Amino acid sequence: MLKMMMRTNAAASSYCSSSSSRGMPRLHPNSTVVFVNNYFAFFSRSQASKAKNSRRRRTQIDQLAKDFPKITNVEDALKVFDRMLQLRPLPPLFRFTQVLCLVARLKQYSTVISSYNQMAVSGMVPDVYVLNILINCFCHLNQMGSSFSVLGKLFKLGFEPSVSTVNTLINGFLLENRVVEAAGIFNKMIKAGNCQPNAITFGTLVKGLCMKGNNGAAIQLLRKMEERAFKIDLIVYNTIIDSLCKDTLLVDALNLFSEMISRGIAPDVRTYTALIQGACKLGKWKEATRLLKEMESKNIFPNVHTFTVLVDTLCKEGMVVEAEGVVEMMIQRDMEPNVVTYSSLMNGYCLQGEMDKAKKVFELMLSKGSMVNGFSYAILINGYCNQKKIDEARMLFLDMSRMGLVQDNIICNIIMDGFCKVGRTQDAQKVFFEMQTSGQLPDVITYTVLLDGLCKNRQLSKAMQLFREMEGKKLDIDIKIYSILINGLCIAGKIKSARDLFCGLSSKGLQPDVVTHNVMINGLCLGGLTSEAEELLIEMEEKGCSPNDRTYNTIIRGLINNNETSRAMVLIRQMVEKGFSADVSTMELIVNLLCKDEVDPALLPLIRKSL
DNA sequence: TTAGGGTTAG
Repeated sequence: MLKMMMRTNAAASSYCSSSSSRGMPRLHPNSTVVFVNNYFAFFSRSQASKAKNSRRRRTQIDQLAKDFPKITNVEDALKVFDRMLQLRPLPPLFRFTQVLCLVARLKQYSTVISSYNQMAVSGMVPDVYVLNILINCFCHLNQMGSSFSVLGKLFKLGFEPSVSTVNTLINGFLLENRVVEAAGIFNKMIKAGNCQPNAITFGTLVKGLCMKGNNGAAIQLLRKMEERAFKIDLIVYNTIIDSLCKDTLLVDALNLFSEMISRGIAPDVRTYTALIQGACKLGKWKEATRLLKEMESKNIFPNVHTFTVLVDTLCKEGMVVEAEGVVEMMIQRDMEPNVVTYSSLMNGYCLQGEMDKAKKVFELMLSKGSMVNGFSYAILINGYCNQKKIDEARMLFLDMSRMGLVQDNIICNIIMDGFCKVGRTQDAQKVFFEMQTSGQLPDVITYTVLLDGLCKNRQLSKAMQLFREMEGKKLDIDIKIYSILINGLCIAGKIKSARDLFCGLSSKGLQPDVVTHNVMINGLCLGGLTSEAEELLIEMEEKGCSPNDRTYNTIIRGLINNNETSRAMVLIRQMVEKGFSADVSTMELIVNLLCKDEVDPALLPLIRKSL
């Protein structure tokens, strides 16, 4: 044994001899005893040193890992990642996986991918966990092609996809609204049999259906899960309850809530937050208060999300003072309002046209460090655009790039709309072209905004050119877009073309809605075709499309402008009977008629009522 | 150490 050890040690010695820095002993040439003694002394020191190094490395990794839960930003995560990458030997793969998870949770998907690439360069071979994380990142970046490339690598490395892999891919397709492909993978999963769906699979599918606004199908899936004796968990219930509440189907949501409780599933703060939002959206403040009290009685306490829902809905109902009260209450409760809370309050001020107060909230957010995000900018820019303060909006729009924030389609659409509202269609078109040159694809709303702007600014030929482009790109041209175009044609005096387009809608499989009728009625009145406008009013009702206050105001104005006062009076009577009233411009025309004594005195009480 | 649920903008 000793000989064996000596042989091994001699081999070790010859290997180590090249490195004087590692404390290799100097051997006495004539003394085997000295050699052996020295060598054993070296051996034990070397082993001790190795053990010490290993311990130090483990301590370093453990120390780094201990800080993982404290990491809340990507910079700190990457610092740890880089330090780990410098250690030799490298820390185990799962430690790197932990960091990748942290970065993925911060939604920094591209960073996860580049970090993985660094790991690969360092020679690390991924396992199924790492590959799943990578697939998930590509899914969230809407790069399903790359997700499938990673899946290919997974197979190539001899792994089998886990249920997490399949769930991630299903979610990826759903994030891209590709429900058919998501269902396809789900069906393959069931057929193949080697990977059975779990609660997360169903949860993912339920979410996908809710995202498509298909609450009915989501509930059907829930029932199928029951039939298969599959345990339905809180997340599935919360997903559907939230979706129902967002669609203001509070009664259905409360029924599902009762069902959930009767099955022994306890609600959490998310369940109550969803229900409170549903109640607030319907203006049922008493119900919202009841729910708040109920949750607190169950020791479920409202959090930042809950209060933010209150702030947002109060603001949208014009109750900004009450929303301010909620924010103050949060601060009193030592609950720090977040970017969404402040942005919602800012939106409230914008909706009231109180831009100075909105800007103050924005500045407060800026003073709190990196609190503003793309949403905050969008809200403020939109506020300025609606007030026709385009220069302030433009400054903020330009500021976004400096802040490193992405000017996404929504922001571009807002600023384009703002430019159009003040007649600066060239600036709107510039944004439209810049979007495309930077590789950002305009969506159907971008086209709609520009089309509307061009139409309202009497640039019909450019509008028509854009419309052809939309057709060429096979965009989903819906009735709203046709209404814009019909309105554009009418404004440009091309009533016959507008009428042809209107009449041809059914052949395109489209049903004119109340807006389409209103713009056509307006066009007919502008063209002096008031009888035809009145016929269209009757026809729309016959076809089940109820006229609204805009319809009546439009046609009454049209009749007065065409000196058809008595017919206008008949429609004023009809409008009042239906519970609608005159708007400012109609009122102005009626007052003019009154001044000229052109109104039958018998109609005066009625007119007063309509005003 | 991986996968599903809540709050803000067009």
